[in-house]
Parts: sequence; C-alpha cells; structure tokens
Amino acid sequence: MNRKATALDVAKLAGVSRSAVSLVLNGRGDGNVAKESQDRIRQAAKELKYSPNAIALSLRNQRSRVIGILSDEVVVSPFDGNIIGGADDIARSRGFVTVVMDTERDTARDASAIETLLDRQVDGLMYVTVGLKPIEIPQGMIRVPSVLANCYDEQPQPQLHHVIPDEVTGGREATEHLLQWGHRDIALLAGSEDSPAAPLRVQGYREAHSLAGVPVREERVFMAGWDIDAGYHGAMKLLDDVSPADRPTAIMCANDRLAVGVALAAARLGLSVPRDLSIMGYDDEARIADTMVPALTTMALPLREIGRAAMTTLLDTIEGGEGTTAARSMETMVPCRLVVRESTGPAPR
Amino acid sequence: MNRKATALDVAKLAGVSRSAVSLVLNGRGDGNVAKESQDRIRQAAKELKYSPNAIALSLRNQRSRVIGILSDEVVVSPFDGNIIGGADDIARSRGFVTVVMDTERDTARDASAIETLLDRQVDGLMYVTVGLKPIEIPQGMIRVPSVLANCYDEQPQPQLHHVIPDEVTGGREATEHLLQWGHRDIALLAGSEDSPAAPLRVQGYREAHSLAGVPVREERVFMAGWDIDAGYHGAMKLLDDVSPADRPTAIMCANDRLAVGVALAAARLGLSVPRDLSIMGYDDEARIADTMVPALTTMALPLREIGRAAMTTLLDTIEGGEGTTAARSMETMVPCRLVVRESTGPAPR
DNA sequence: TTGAAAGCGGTACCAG
DNA sequence: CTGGTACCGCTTTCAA
Repeated sequence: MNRKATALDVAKLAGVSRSAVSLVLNGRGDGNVAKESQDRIRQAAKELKYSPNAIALSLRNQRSRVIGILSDEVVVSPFDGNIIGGADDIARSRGFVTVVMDTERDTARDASAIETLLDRQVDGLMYVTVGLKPIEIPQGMIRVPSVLANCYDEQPQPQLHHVIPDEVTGGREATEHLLQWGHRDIALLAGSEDSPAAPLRVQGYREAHSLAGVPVREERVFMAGWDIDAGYHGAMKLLDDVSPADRPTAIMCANDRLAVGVALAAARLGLSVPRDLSIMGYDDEARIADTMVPALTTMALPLREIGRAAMTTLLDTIEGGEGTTAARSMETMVPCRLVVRESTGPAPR
Repeated sequence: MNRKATALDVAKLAGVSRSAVSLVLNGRGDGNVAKESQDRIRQAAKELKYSPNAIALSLRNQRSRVIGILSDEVVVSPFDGNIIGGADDIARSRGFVTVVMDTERDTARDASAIETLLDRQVDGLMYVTVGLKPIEIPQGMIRVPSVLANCYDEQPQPQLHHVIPDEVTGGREATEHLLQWGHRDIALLAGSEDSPAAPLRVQGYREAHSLAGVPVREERVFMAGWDIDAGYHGAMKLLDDVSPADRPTAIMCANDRLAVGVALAAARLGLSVPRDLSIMGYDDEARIADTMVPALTTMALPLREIGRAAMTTLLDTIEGGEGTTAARSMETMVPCRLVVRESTGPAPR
C-alpha cells in the first residue's frame, strides 16, 4: 500500500518546483514554464501515475466538484434508481461526481447525512425520493445550492427548485388511450391517499372523461393500495360474479403491480386480455410491465429525465451566476410517456 | 450562504488557542486544558454550531472514515439495494460513512470511479453487484482494504475477501420443502446460464433429490430466463394440454418473477394454487413475493446480511491489525432463508 | 496549562 | 521563466 505520488514527487523527478508542476498540469504552463520543463513534468507525472489529491484540492479551492445525492429510499427500495442514473449522467458530463447517501426512509437521518455531506464540501445537494411526495426541507440544504427531484417543498413560500412528473397529464393521456379504443366504462384502481400522485392521476382520469363527454361512474374509482394483492382483490370486486354487461371493459391501474394483480384475477376468471378486458398500468416498471403476458400498456414515469433535469438546473445555478436563482421558476414538470403494448385493445362488443 | 464556523472562530470566541479547541473537542482536554477553558470552548462550539471540516481532517489524518461502495447497477436497477443498506448499517454503527457510486453496468467506468474514490482518501472499498457474479478486480482496489459483496474474483489466487449467498444449500432446502409436502415430480425453471447462481441452484435441487432417493427427470429442468414471460411460457410447456397424471405437481422457480409467470399460466389453465400445483419462488423480492395471490413461498436471499458481513470484515481489517489479513479465509457464505407462505402445499392426490 | 509552529497536498501570488 | 511562500482547516508536538 505505497502511497500515491504527490506533486512534490513529480517536481523532484522532473527537477523543477511544485509550482511549475501545478501550472503545467493545469494547462497554464505556456508563457510561464519553459517548453522543455513542461515536457519533463508531463513525462514525470505519467511515470509516477500522478493524479492530484482531491482532498487537498477541495481544501484549497473551497469546492469539491462533488454533488451529494440524498435519497429517502431509492437505493434500498425495490424501485429502480433511474432518477439517480439520469442525474449522474449529467453530473459526469459536466465534470462533477455524485455520491449517494440513502437514509432508508428515516428522516431523522436526513440532517446528519446532510451535515456529513456539507462537511465534505459538496458543491450542491439533491434530494430524491422514490415516489412523488412532499418533504420538509432539512435545514442544511439551504446553505448550499440544492434541488429536489420527485419531491417538493410544501411551504407556502418554497425555497428550492423541484422537478416532478406531470401526473395529471399522465392520468389524462392514459385514460384517453382507453377512451380511443372505445371503452366507455373504465374502472380506476387509484393507489392510496398516502401518495400525492394518486389524486393527481385521478384528476387526469376525470379530465379525460369530461373532455370526451363521458360521465364518470363514481363507484368505479377507488383507492386500492399499490400492490399485487390490492389489484387482485380490486379486480375481483369489479369482475367476479358480474354479468358481462355490468363489467367495466377496461381497468386502469395507478401502477404496474396493481395491473399484475388485475391480470391474475382476470386469468382466474377466464377473462382474456385484452379481448374481454383491457388493462392499463402506470410507471412502466422495468422487468414487470415489459415482461408481463400480455405485455402491459402503461404510462411511463420519466425518471431518467427527472434526474437529468434536476441535475441540470442544479449545476446551472452552481456554475452560472448565483444571482439569477430567484428569477427562474421553482418548478419543472416533466411529461410522462405512453407506452402501448398488448394489454389494451378495442372495447368488447 | 455564510461559511461554516472553523476551529479558529471557536477559539476566538472562547478566548483560547486553536490547539486548545482541538484537544477539548476530541476528548483529550482533561489534564491539558483548564476545566474552565474547557467549558468556555464547549459553550462556544455549541453557539457557533461548530463541526470540524471533514476535508481538512482527512488531509491531516490521511484517513477519512469514508467507505466507498462501488455498485454495478444496484442503485439503478429495479432490484432492492439491501446489501448496501446492510453495509451502511454496520458502517454507521462504527462511525464510518458510506458513499455509493453506480456505474450502471459499464465496467469501463469502474477504474475511474475507484480513482475518484481513492483520490478522496476513502479508507476502504466495497464492490457490490445485483446478482451473484464473477468480476475482474479493478486495479485500484488492491491499493486499499477492499471487499466483494455478492461477487467474487475468478482468479486462481483471489486477492480479496468476498461474501456471497449459499446458493447450493438454498436450492437444496427449497427443493426439500417441496419434497416434504410429498411432491415427487418437481419441475425446475432454472434461470439462465449467464448467471452463476442458476447452476448452483440446480445443483441444490439435484442434491435434495438424491438425498431423498427421488430420481431427477431431466426433461423437467430447463433454463428459462429470469422474467415473467419466461415463467409463463415455461409453465405452459409443462402444463398446457397435458393430462393431470403427466403434470409436475410443483414448479420450483429460480426467482420470484418466474413464479409470477407460472402463477399467471396456472390461472389461465384453471389450475388452483396450491391445490393443483405448488409454486416455489426464489429471492423473496420485496413487494412481489409477499403480495402475490396466493403469497409466494420462496427462498429469501440474505442481502442485508451479506452487506453487513462484508462491511464487518472490511472494517475489521481497516481498524484491526492489517497483518492478519492473509490469515483469514477469503470467503464467507451466508445461508438463504426459507419463507413459507401460501403458494406451496401438499401434493395432489 | 497554554500557545506557537509544522505539516497534510495543493494552488497562486510575488519576488528574483 | 522560476522557486519561495502563504494559505485552506485541522491535529500534534514542543517550548514557554
């Protein structure tokens, strides 16, 4: 475990001073250091595999080119981390690195995680959550440029820019897809109240109906939870022992797991999808929606784009003038994307 | 964005020198600093919310109390990150913090990520993968204490300790559970060759059979992939249009998604689970196995434990004597855990 | 019991 | 064009 080469080692090997090494390796050699020395320095650096100590750099420059990403449970939960992936894409392309800390849903850990990150001189902070949700901004976040991804500040006077999916439009377009297939009786398994995404998707569902002049039957929309069993039991309630005329011809689900449950129920009841029943998912969960049989038509959450957009605005405020911050809008909405597969089709009859 | 208080600020406020501040705040005040000064210092520190600059500390001490976690795709994939969660538990409890970098399956990024981490003086490195897999150790990892979680070095002379699940025993015990229910014709959907876990689970399946004196019917085990559709089509091959007498009475799957596909196929064929067919999963994927209808009996992967064990051995070598490294075994196997739910039951007839 | 000074690895300014 | 030096924030040794 021999220690890494330092600038001094390079200087000695090249027979120059540390300052010269610094200048040359930072591209400010021309006009300051003799061409010949420059070559020797570069040569020596290569030989010793020299790369500057980032710690020393941070201390000196008071900035680290590190962005701290704080996650509520993105890492540890069984949901994909494409928000972080997208954020990282952008960060790397702009010469920053990201480090992730996951608090496993324990908000008591937020403050200390942020303190840790701040103590390490991160240049910016991003808070990212698995599902859309309001959060209380941890104190430390306002001391450094910060951004929220998939979550937002509930305060009347929000302090931080946030990037979230456009759930209302998502819900509307999903419903419109079904409407276009001729469905007029579309049930909605709407997730549960604990998530702000649920009512927004319901709102979209209503908007689509009213735009199309189709009345919403209130008994067809209900909060069902988010998991397979909820979808299963919800579908059973809707379909089991009901005459074909009284059945909804399509079930729209607030996520893909619910849709899996619905498909399972339909199968047990001998209903063919999409011939007898169309099923619509939401989220486009990797390895679920695309591999179901039949593959699930769904409304894809733009996770990657959310991460990219959030990181872009963050880096813009870090690198651009800080002064403009107040001028920009505090919210970015990213559209969801309809993915048509095989679980939806024309309304029966 | 007023800068954080430094030790000097505290010293000034308390009317002492920086050194005194340092001593007191590090618990070495007694016998060196007057009781009264100590109180003033602590008071001042609290007042200014002083916490030492971790960057300066790292530079000074040549160690950072940070462990870098390099993930192939744990963060970004739709599989849960409990290995990282478990590792983080241990690290925090021992006064370390972890930072995660995910390379999104791009091994070309390994080296640079490690370089970044090393430049930031991480005290140790952990490489973690989503599924069990052999990896090529990135150069930089041997320059600092390191450990592998859920992956291993293929070299004849492995350099790094690794922690992996005991897949053979897992496969065996899963099969034994089915055997105990009286099943004698157990099909196996075995994942695919590209994962080293698949053949190990198959081996366990064979061992259980031979231990029980039940012959394995070779046409009943086949590589099927890992996703819902693979499970569906595999099950259809096994069950559709076959007389009850020729059907396997149980299907064991190499993961839970396959089991979902099998359940779907069974439902379409009018087969009741577990009355007509028992289904066994593997992995105990959160929000899949536990929420299926019926809930999936499965062999849980000890992800959390793997992370904890890996971090424990890593920190032991960092904090304990470095000399003992060579003496310890290079492999830790963590047992899987059978989770009995409702998808398995007595063999029909 | 206290404070001054050196040094961790860099960068940047300033004489020479 | 070059080398010396101060400084980033902290710990630790050493003299007073």
